[in-house]
Amino acid sequence: MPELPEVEVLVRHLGPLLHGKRIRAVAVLRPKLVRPATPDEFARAITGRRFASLGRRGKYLVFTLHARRGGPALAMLGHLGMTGRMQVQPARASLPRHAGVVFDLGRFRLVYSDTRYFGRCTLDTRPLAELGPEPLGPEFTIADFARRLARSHQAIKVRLLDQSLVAGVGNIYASEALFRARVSPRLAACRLDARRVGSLWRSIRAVLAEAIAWGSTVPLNWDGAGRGDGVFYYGLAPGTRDYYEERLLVYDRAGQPCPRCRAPIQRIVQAARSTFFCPRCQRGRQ
DNA sequence: CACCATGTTCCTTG
DNA sequence: CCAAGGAACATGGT
Repeated sequence: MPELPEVEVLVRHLGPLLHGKRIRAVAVLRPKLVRPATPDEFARAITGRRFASLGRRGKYLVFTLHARRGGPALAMLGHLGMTGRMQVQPARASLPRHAGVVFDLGRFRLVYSDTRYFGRCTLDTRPLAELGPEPLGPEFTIADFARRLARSHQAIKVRLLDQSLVAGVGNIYASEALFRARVSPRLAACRLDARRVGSLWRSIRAVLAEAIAWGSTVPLNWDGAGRGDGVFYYGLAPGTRDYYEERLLVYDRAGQPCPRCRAPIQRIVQAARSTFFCPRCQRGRQ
């Protein structure tokens, strides 16, 4: 499900639902998801605690759990991998097919499900230390972005997927940001001039901010039933098809006309991932 | 059967 | 030590 905007919208949705709720029990149906802790250690550490707050860092959900009898508060990380979902549902509803971790909240429960089980739900917060700046925060500056890019000979599209450069940009929004900035995905990072760096910096922020705004207003089903259950890459929430047609400009649009110049959008493979771009609007190293 | 998929991590090679 | 590339992880859709 997730790149930064999808996680952000999910966090805004879940936060109020979880606030103050006590975790009565935890069922780990997929032990792999809570590594490196064992399911037992995981459950023991959080059972009985209440949710204090929910935040986001890059593509990670950061749950803060209240302290237990004078002890320290505890942070729990959620990462949705490619296909992870999180939802709050009535305790008597049927569990989603690939439920991995279930938090019993009394009348409700928080369910983490994931068809491919690439995600994580863990007390190990070390991954946060590896992340680069939040692209929408004040610590993401053009100067620092430029310095980091200047050190790399890797293609700029591949660089953008490195979470230590900027946190939260994934395969979809990397293509979208480069298209918006009119920068070729194949251009070596160190060869972007100052103008392009500035343009890309602004485009990353704009693309992410617009996606958050869109996902916040569009009707989404959070029960995990429909196709629009918090996923808005493909804009499949009911009644939003028209709007969706204009949302992602190049991603998954190989062969379709570029919305700016009508040249066919091209798909290439970089670092084993698809990249979509307009070979005419995004020049340099074709 | 083939190929593709929103992400991260680990291993190998240079 | 670092950079870069590729496979692996597991399941489903087309």
